Amino acid sequence: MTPEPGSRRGRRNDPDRRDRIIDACLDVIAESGVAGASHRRIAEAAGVPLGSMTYHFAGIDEVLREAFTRFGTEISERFETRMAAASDLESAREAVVAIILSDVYGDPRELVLSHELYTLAARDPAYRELTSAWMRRSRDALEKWFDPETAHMVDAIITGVSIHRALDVTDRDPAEVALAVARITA
Amino acid sequence: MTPEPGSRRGRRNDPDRRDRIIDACLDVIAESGVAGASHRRIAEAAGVPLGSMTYHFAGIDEVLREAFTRFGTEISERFETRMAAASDLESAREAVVAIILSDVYGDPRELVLSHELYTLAARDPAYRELTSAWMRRSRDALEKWFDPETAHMVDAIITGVSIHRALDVTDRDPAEVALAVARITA
Amino acid sequence: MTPEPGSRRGRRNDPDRRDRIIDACLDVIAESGVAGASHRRIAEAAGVPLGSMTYHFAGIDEVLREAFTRFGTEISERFETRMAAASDLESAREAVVAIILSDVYGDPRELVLSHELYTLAARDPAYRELTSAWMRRSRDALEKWFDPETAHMVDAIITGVSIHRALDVTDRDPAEVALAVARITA
Amino acid sequence: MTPEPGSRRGRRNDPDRRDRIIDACLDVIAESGVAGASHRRIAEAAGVPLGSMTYHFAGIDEVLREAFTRFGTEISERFETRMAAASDLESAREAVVAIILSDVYGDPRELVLSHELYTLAARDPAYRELTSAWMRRSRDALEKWFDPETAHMVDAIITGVSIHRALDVTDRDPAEVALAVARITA
DNA sequence: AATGAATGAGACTTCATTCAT
DNA sequence: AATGAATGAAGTCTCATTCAT
Repeated sequence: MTPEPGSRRGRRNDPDRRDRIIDACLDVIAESGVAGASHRRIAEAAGVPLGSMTYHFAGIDEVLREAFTRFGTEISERFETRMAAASDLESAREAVVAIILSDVYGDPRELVLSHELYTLAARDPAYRELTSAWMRRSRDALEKWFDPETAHMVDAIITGVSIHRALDVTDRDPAEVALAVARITA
Repeated sequence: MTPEPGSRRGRRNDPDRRDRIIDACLDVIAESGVAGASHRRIAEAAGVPLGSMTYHFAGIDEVLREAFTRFGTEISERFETRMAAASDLESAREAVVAIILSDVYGDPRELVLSHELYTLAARDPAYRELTSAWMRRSRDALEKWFDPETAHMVDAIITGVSIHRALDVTDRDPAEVALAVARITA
Repeated sequence: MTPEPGSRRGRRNDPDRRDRIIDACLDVIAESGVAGASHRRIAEAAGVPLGSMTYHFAGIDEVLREAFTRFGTEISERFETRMAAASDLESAREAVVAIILSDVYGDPRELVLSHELYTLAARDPAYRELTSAWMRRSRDALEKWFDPETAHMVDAIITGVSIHRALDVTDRDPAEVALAVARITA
Repeated sequence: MTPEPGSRRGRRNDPDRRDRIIDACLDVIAESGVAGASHRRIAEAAGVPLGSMTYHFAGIDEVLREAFTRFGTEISERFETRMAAASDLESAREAVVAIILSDVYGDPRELVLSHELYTLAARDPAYRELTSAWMRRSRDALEKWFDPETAHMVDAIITGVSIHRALDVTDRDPAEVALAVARITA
């Protein structure tokens, strides 16, 4: 049923708009960085009028915060799916390797967005809540297969190896990743 | 008679000015991020007039690039000093732990600057040259004590553990760091 | 109640603002040249805030282009009016003389603006479109009284004589203009 | 003889420098317009240090004035050469046609520089001295073959036809030029 | 409810000129 | 005599946000 115009429910005529703005914000950040994520650019990417931005969000900070919240959630969900699909300790180790080689390293968008978030978190405690929650979910997923202490370390090695593979122009042997995971989970 | 620095007459010859601007740039980035590192703010932090910025540097990008080049060099030197001071395998492991606990984690400035650089490198190949060189020097220093493959992994665990300790609000047991280093170098 | 123009409340709706900026731009060019036609100066001449300039126009080039488009149109219209008012060949010749003596030569603003446009057109094909259209309209108006080849020549003599009278400090006999027109239309 | 260093004549160690700056200035204007003719750009084009500019010239205006003085002289000399080479009335007419078709129309550099000068002259009486002198010399050269009044008109038709050919994208029949010259000298 | 017009702040950069050397 | 370091003014443009409609 189409809500009658003028009724209280009439406001819902574009319920996805807020969502689209958040997605567009992530696209813009992936493309041009947090520094390039302006109202104008996000509005254009989302296909909404400029005035929509400050109507739906209190300010640019709110848009950013929600965008990174969504990003963290998406990453965590994929992480959990991968770990949940493991059937034994060995396949859990392989899942970890796959996360490093396929997810972070394989996807420039995720690489860039992760680092933009890390940078915000390094300065701003509010964003540290986001990274903390993200890490918490990763560890929980890992603890299905590893003891808590090891889960911590596995999560750290995922981050460290991913960054080194991404930000070092030297070619690295993929087999090394498996070895690192084997050692840290020994 | 040497004119007092800062006096009107002293202004004309200031051979360290370029250096001071680069240092000031790092201070501003540490304080306000790359996004906040404007000509105006850097000039003010360095105590030089705005026009000096574009006299000494072709553009803001050149300032940033030189600042991060200096930052990478400084970090690498401290890293090398720490590793060179080790006397045997065990003290080398302890040096690695100290790097994680004292250097990156212990110094908010370094934490923030590292992430700002990572973020630039994630997007821009030119900055990847910097991170590559930085990683190359770290590995070289580690290879005095560890085989090349292990050196790679140690470098990765340094990065990963540092980030996790910095960006996770949950308290972590410092002993865990030593354990992670022990495992990865087993 | 209509808010008084210029009042704080009146500012919000000012549908003529774009037009006023274009007119102000022509004034500034006439006064200070294309080189002096800056956002600041045009904004001040139009009585609008600086930020208005880039809100209404994509850049200073767009302001210039629209200003000269308007100028060309205005000149052409006056030209056409003069030629349309002629009643026979002789009065057409007199109209041409009047254009030279009264319009271009008689009006410093038009003289300056014409040359600024010529200079842009000499370098930039986009502005050549403007001068071409302007010449096309002049020729069309002349062809009501002269054959096409002669119309071409009349238009050229208008330009040439006007420039010579304007840029030569030597006094010239106005009768010479009539003679030149007579010869070229012989 | 090499002047002794320190002697009054020692200043002459680069006597062409001033000349080279003036030539470079014309090159820069031809390339980027009067608006683009800055100290820096001219110095670079001339291969002299920036400080040379204000050492040899009181200011940018002096550079411009001297550059256009030289330009006017060069153009006049070529004009005079062409007219002096004519042997009778008919070949004088042909020389005029050649000036239009080959010199102004055929050389984008001259076209651009002429218009830059006209534009300055339209606004500034000081530059009108230059254009006046230029026109005086042209007329003098023409008066070898034409009566003073006709010389005036010929000079005007040269200017007018040249501009129309240069600033109109429509193709024009070269024969028209000869016809215009024939009529105006009838 | 929703939006586009509007604006002041501030971004990077170029410039002519001054001045100590 | 000659020059490169230096600077304040001003250039174009982008931005987050406000507000009348």
